Amino acid sequence: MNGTRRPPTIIDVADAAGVGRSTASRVMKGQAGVKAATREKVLEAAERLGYSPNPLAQGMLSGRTHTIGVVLADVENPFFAQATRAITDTARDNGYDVILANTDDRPEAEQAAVRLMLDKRVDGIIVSPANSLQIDHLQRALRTTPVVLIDRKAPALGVDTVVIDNYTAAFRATQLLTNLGHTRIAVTSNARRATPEAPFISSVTERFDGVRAALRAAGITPTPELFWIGGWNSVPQPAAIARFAEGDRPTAVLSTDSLVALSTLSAARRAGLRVPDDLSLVTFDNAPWSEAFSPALSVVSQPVSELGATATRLVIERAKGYAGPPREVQLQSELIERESTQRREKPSAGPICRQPVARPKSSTERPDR
Amino acid sequence: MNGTRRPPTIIDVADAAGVGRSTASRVMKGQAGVKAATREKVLEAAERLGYSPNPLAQGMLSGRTHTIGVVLADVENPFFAQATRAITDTARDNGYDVILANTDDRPEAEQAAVRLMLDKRVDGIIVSPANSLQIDHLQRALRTTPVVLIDRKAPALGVDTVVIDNYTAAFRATQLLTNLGHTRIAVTSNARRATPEAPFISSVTERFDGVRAALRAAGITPTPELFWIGGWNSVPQPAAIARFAEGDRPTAVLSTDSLVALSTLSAARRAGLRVPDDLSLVTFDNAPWSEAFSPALSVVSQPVSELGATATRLVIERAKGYAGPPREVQLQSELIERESTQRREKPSAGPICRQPVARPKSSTERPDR
DNA sequence: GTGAAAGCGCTAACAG
DNA sequence: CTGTTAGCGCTTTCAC
Repeated sequence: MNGTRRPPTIIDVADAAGVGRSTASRVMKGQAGVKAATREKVLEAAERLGYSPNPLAQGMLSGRTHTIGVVLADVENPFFAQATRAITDTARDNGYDVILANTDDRPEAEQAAVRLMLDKRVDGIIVSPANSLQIDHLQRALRTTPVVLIDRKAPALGVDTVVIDNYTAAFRATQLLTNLGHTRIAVTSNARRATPEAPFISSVTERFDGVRAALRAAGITPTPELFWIGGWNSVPQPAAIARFAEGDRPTAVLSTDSLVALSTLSAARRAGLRVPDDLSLVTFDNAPWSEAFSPALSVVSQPVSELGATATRLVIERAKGYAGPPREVQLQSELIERESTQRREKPSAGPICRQPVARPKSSTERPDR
Repeated sequence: MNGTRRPPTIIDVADAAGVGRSTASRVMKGQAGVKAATREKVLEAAERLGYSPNPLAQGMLSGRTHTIGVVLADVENPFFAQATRAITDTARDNGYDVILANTDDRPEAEQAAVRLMLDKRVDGIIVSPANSLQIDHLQRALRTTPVVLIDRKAPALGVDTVVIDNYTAAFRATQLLTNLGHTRIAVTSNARRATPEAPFISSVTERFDGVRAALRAAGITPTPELFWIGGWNSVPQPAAIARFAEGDRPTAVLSTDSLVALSTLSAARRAGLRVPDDLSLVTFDNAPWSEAFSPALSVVSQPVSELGATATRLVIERAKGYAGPPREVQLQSELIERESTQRREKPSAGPICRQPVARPKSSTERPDR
């Protein structure tokens, strides 16, 4: 009811216990050098008054807030949702709170979020940088607060980083496809493109590289037009979808995250293709529905919770003063083969689309940057 | 590099500009009553020094932190993930930060989280209470901070609440099933049970009530054993799964959230049942995969983002001092009929399970409380 | 062992 | 219009 009732301060406690403020403070902080009897009195008074220290005041003195800032692309994406879960839990277990921000991989949003968190004097920041090269804001942040990267690297930054080996994971996933006889293999992603060869997001770039390497290892020449890139959460684009219907259409797809896989699946269905008979699919991220899906999805399963927990542990260590050299933790991913990947049946698969879709002008295929 | 470089204070700015601290403060707060020339000087100095106010100090004075606490069951659940997304975005748009905590619907975790947030002097709390009756901690929180409920009610608390009409939504979803000729209709949920009739979570209780009402409206007597309740994220339990194989097995299921639906689907498949031919399914929450699934899932779609955005707006209004009577905002849900619900084919469906599963002792069916 | 006093960065009186 | 002062709640010297 009464929104103005001021919570008790340490002075209230000291007065109630009949001791000085500093003694009360010492007791509350559990420091030695206080007579047992005095300690009792103070504890009792604190209990009775329902005292709990004001972290703002504490923070002002110490400069430490026991809060860590978390700046991720999108909590709605199951990958980041699970990471967020692990981060908040781990932080809480260590006495830290978490401030959250989404960026949708927009650099300006990321910069703004980081700035706000610095203002709030967070003790550390965990971030999945949207761009491995645009890192001025992180460089600046680093002057006052430890920064830990998750899922993506930024070598020039020289900070703790927690990732999986995206290159190798993509290589193996692609190999799964080539081993099944596929030669026309497409990649779907919603990462924006930095160059024709590489997206802004480092993990995706590495995955692309891994795919190309595996393709070459199988004697296949990677062709740029098979790397389909969409806008945020809107993949694949019309042009890409249309390609499903073409004569030289891919017989297999690798998607860079579970949401993109969903879009790809829808597009495939719309084009009249069945998975895995007409199109094999393997995707990054073992989303909760991957297994329940029919067909059950073959995936690259990342240890997402460990990723989040590790990042949190690292940033807290730094917050507590650890000053060793930057650490890169690389966790193991696992390729899980389920039902969505199948041996390529027909050597010369023609268009089987019920209603052929006209190929759009190439002008609609802007690189989306 | 240098983790100790103290950020500039307003005193630094005042000195640099050659004015008093309060003048500098006035300028920074954009208050009127400062000569334009002076203002310029201060602004220039602040810019040059890279000054930004210390919210901790501000907070200590004003008692306001521009932070709202968000206490939800589980960000990994797509429903809460999307709500979290909407909450953080809306908060940020209004100049507020968000502190996040997960409870897994454990009352102790909820209490601890609320306490921590009060300590941190959040300006408001958004919570999805695990138990509509155990609300002492919220009652207490209310004395110092506005509280807004999302997804679940707690009438005794008398606070702003943002929900959908769960009763009606469940009624209609069930009606969809009865209209298709189903008479054996089960409910799967992972909410823990308070009484045989009602779970602890208010929204789930209302959904159960809605199901019962719809059943009765169709001339069907609701039987308690068709309301299957699991432990957290582990639904349905073995006993429930086994029932899929029985002679009097249900021909339709309603699930109370998208993750439970997934478990149910898996269990059905394991029992050798096809959806929708052998079993119809309708579930709460239009998860991203609902539509891509085969069969595409019939769902009760909640306006999740609006739920989150509205809760955030309400709590911020309260934080700013609005003191009107408690408001209950009820948003519209939508029943989307897709492919997972079908007319009941065989009037007397016997067990079609490939390998019959023995019905477990009833002792294993403990109410899980 | 314990208390008094200073000060973290900021803002709200209150003078000038 | 602008500067000085006091004090938010807490901890940390530094005396006693």
